[in-house]
Amino acid sequence: MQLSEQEQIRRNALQELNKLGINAYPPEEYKVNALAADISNNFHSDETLYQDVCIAGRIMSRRIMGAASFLELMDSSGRIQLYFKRDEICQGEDKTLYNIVFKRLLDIGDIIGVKGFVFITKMGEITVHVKEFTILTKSLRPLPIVKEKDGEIYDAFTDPDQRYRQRYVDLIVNEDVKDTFVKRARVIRTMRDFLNDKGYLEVETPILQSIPGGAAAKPFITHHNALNIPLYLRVANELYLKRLIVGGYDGVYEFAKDFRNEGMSRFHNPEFTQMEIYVAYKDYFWMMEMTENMIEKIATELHGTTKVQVGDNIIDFKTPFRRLSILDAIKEHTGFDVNDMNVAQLVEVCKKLEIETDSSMGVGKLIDEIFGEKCESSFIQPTFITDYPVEMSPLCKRHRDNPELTERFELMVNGKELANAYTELNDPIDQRARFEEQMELAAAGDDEAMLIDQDFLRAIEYGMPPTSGMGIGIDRLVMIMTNQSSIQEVLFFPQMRPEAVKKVTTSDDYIKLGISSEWAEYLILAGFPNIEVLKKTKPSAIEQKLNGFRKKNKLDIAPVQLEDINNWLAIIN
RNA sequence: GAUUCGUUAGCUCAGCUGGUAGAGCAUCUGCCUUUUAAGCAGAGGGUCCCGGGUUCGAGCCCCGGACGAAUCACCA
Repeated sequence: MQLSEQEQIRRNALQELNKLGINAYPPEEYKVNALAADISNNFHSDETLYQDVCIAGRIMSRRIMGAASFLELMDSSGRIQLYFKRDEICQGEDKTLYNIVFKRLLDIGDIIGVKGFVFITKMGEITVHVKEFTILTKSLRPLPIVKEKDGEIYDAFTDPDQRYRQRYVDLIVNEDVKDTFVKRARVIRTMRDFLNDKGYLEVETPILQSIPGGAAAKPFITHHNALNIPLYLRVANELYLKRLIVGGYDGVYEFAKDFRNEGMSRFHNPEFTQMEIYVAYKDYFWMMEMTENMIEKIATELHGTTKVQVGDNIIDFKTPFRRLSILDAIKEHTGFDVNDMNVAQLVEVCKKLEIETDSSMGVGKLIDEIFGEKCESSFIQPTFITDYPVEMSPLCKRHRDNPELTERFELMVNGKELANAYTELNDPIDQRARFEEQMELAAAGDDEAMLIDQDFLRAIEYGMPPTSGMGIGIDRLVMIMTNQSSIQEVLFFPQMRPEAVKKVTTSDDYIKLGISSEWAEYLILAGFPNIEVLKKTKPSAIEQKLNGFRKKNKLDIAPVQLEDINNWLAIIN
């Protein structure tokens, strides 16, 4: 492994610590009695507090001024300044602990624990005056150095590739990132509390499914060896939650990781989280109310207000949200009344609106296409779009006033779908017929049409009470609530292409070829970056170049002989 | 999948029409006992993403590839 200069210096420091009898990775518990943020928050009001404090964290910056030093320590709650004074760290004559251990063997990034008392410096900063410190972990890689003054960030660590691949570094160095994920947890906790307060049961259902149902999407496929069958990672959990409603629970919900084998974008990650809920004896009107109440509560909980800044927009989650049927939405945004139109008429409308169509599209797909192309993005404020055509919604009950439509809503926020809900289809005869229509669509070339799940049909043939169900995209909700424009910012570890493994020739590779270890380490530096170059060069030229390098760098090794080089090349060839 | 942009020191980034690779921070060596993007003086650190090509000469030009970003396509 080729180490950078700074990495090598840190490894050397680790060895020095060991020589001094200091374990840089001690096993014992380190008892902490305060957090940085608590000290910063409370000390001003009562300066008698924290006079015997013990905290631990990572060194984020150091300012050494001879026999005194300031450094910044970061723990899970935030940062606080530490003050080290040589003659207090080292009470006796031996100043090793300060001069050597602290000043030379500690680095930015190391994790230490300190004991001391809190005071306020001349510059007015709350600071821990350290009387004793303990090395808890030596860091062997230099962190990116980010500085800040008057709210301005210098040398920010911003490269998305590195930030996502090395999220741990991102979290250390960019404090806003930590906050986003704390907010994500609060969104989920608020939602869970809201649902538990209503008495609904949190459940878990299979992620590995033999029939991927509940949504129109391409699944990931895997294989179970013992059963010798294909299994799919779920694209949704809808059909399992409904089975539980059949089983007699009044309300069930699940925070579910779902998996879709489709394109990636700043709105799509192959694995993502949805919360799905099903409640018996309710319809989609009831569900709209529940959904808007829940989201209003989340916004208030997180921001103290229903108004949330998202990009250039302020989105107001004050209930009630606007409600609009999809046909009215199309009328409003395109001027076309597509109610009762057949396929030919809809294709005509699409042509006028410059929307591409193909022959596999039915009435429902065409209407969805028009809405998606011309309307969806304009719904910035929360809006329930309702009453979608029946053929796009095979699991949804027909509309009570119009059998061509369904009792379905999607919640649009900031021009994107956030939630999707139905009055669930519980008529087993109709459900079977709808699955069969899906099969026809599949035969016509729709590769996302749903498969028939016979066991699900069996379940609802026993009788599923009238039920309303809703699914809400947690990642997109968190994006909105934390004002992030990319899903990668709200997932700790977004999917990335595997990191390219750099094929680098190292001195070890040369040693393996029988080249003496003392020369192997200099070959790369002397202008032979890989074996191919070595092969192409004449033996005498190699000899001259290496011995020239030896002389120039005053190396304390014997000059290389032409005979040695011929031996190397013999092994290579 | 398409188009555009990017990839140079540990980090953030310069690098003109092709002529021996630069800055700030970080690192190292000194000095400095309340500093705070600490300061002052000095030093070291590079397979310019990879592979070909053109050229006397390529970080820069040409071709191919890897990875990332944005936009589009796909995507309930």
